Amino acid sequence: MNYWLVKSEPYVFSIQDLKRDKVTLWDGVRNYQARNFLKEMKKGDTVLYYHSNEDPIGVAGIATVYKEAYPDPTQFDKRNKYFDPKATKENPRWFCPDLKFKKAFKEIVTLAEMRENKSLEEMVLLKKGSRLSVQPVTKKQYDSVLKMAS
DNA sequence: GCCAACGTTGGC
DNA sequence: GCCAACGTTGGC
Repeated sequence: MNYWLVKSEPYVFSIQDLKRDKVTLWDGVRNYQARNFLKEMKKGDTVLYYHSNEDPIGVAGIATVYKEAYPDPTQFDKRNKYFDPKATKENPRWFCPDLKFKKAFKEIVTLAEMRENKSLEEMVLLKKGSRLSVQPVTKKQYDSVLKMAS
């Protein structure tokens, strides 16, 4: 079982939205590195759910991989903002897994708190200039975040 | 709202 | 294949 972190702007789709919907397709990722991580996700993997941009910034809860990555339908939809004219059904470019709600933290584990935690030094999220919206997380890092949340 | 960091595009 | 221009991300 592997651990990941996905970013979302809460006014677009928050952990509370995921709680309400229970399962959602993680569509709209248009970065190759992030896409490759999405494709590596296996059913049952654990995903830290990160709220970006909006205060409080940080990990807001946990999701799990419910369905492994399949072609992202938004790439084929001309009216969708994520439409990609270079993608075809025969040769899709973008993929999305389904994520399932697991838990919303009572209090968000903030970015500032995480920066102060020595054991998270190596976390991709905290590396300078990291804008990756889908990232691998080690078990140790996952455990540390969970501990901070409790 | 600002801006640094980064990714992508496209002319050459 | 280089690189300038441009667009986006995301913390502050």
